[in-house]
Amino acid sequence: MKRKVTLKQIAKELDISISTVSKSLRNSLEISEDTRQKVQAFAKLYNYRPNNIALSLKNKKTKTICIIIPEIIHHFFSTVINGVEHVANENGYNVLICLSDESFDKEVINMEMLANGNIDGFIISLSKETQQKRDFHHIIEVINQGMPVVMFDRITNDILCDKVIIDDGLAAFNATQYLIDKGCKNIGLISTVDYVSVGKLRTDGYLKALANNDIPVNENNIVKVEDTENFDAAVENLLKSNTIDSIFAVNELFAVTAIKIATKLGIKVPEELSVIGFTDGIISKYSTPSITTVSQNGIKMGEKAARMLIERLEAEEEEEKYKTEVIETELIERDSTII
Amino acid sequence: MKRKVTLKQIAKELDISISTVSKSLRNSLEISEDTRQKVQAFAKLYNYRPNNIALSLKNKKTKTICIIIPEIIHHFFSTVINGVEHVANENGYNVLICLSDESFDKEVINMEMLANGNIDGFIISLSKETQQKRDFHHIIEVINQGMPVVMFDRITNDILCDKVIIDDGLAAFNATQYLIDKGCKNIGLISTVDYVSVGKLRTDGYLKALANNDIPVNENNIVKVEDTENFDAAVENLLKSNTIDSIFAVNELFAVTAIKIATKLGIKVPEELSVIGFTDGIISKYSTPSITTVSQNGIKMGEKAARMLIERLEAEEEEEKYKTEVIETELIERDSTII
DNA sequence: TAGCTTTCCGAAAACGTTTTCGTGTTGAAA
DNA sequence: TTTCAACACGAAAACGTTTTCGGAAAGCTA
Repeated sequence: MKRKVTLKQIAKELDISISTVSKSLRNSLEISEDTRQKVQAFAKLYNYRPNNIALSLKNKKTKTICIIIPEIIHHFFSTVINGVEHVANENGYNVLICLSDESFDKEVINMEMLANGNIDGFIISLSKETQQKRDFHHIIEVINQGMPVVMFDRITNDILCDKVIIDDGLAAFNATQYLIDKGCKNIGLISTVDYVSVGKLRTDGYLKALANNDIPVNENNIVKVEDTENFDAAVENLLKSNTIDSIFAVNELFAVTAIKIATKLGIKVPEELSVIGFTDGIISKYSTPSITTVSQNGIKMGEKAARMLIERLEAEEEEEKYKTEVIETELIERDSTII
Repeated sequence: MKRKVTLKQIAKELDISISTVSKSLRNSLEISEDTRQKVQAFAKLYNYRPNNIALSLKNKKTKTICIIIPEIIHHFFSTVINGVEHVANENGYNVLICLSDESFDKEVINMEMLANGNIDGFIISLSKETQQKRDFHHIIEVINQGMPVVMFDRITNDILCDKVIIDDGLAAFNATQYLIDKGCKNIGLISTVDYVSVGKLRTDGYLKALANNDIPVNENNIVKVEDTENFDAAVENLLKSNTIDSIFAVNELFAVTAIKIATKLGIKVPEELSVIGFTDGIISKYSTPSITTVSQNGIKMGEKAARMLIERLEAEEEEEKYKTEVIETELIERDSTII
């Protein structure tokens, strides 16, 4: 087993100085053709690779960015990762992926760990718990230390930084309006509790669409999911107790569950119940029936976020203005809504 | 904005030496109570955190491990990640996640990038392309440099290292036998091309079960999926041209697709067609009907892999014997098979 | 007071790079 | 022969730590 070889070892072996070795490998003109070739041949033979850690320490940058996401199970986040990786790799950056598991503590630990020199910047979507506690000290601290942060999707207005979002309200409005246009009169909503920022915004969009069409809000048509415990029961209750003709769900897990329970109850989708979800993930695509849904275009979001972060990293002077980019959404029509 | 503070700055500010600062912060007995308190107070005020990069360079270890997976869309890999993170965090290790996107090049780039000092060890499941090319030089090189590698799930026998697998052959055998026990006589198989190691093994298990029950192999009942292009057509063909009463699919995507196409063709699942998948992911759980499947217990695999890696990292003398751990599987009965 | 042990602190090396600056050698011009 | 530029290379600093070792001052014993 040949261990990693260093400049020092090469220098000793060839009986020249470390500087000469370094310069030879970087093709400096200071070094004679002769020496250069000798060093390069030797380095190649021993498969020399510069130590990234040493480089990072010296350059004070790591060419690495980190994306923190709450959950990998939401396909949307996977697509964002793909977008980030794409742009990052194009620009010579490495991408680390961290999972917060929707936990505030894990989010804090991950950030503090990596903020001390391991990476150059963060791209983050807040965990549920963080949004609930509204405790953002870890993020603010990182920003104050001069490390750029880009937030996406689940953001907060309490922090000043670059952001990439979709217009959740508008998208929900459009989805609801779509149902109304199809003739639905009694539209159910399955949403998250209000502290999840996107859940709240999507709920607002739903309400606005109803108001716009002079449809009175029926509180019994609305389910806000706190935990997964009695989730099924709540949805079953919603389907049983009301004569709703359609459902707007704020994510695909809710949508597919609604369909499953409806099917169990003998309610035909889409004939008797139209369902629209949010996020174009694999579940929506492979469910039977496949689910009409709002596509968030995670790839674009990821690409945009990465681009904003890298721009800030490579900017000469510090740009003080923070930007918020809005990515447009799209309604993908499938088989869970009547035609 | 207060930038990161270093030992040097603290030393200068308090007019003492760097060593004294360092020792004070580490509660060395060499330093007087007085000085220690003063330094610690100052450090706290300025929120001093040691620079990880410097520490890594000094200690020649990073307390970070990397898991490379081919795809995040397979829920199985997400569960493995969870297992790895669990054990790693327990032992004070950080986890980086890298995606190879089933690409040989991305796998090589990721490994070479991180192998130069960024991490202490790898946990990896091979990409499709790597398995096809049978080119493992990047992994062998890393191992030769003294960096431990643990392979899981998609492994190769061409490399000597620790491995964590399931008994793919046995699991497939059992799944097939299950169908036979239920009275199925004409069992279809949807598998990957043979170069994907687990696809081959699972196919072998299927064949062995047939042989064991004196059921002749019908080549027309077997579909080997090369790409997703004409995947649907091939499955549709399988369902149309034959009178198969059941299907064993080597992953959940294949299983759910089979169900979708069957439903489209008016074939009732499970009444007219039983389907068993592989991997207990969200698709299997949320599909309608939910899918009977072989559970691989990704969590356990991840935990085991992490434990093996960390053990090797922290071993005093180099253990020369490599181990291969086999994780037991389990058949989860759901609604896609007849009772 | 001489010699010894504590107590407390600083200098310096080490990790692996890159880069600036200095220096010795060579060859040519005068 | 002297002078000077060009060439080829090395020493050292810097990045931020930790740790070993040495040393000064103070307190103690005899």
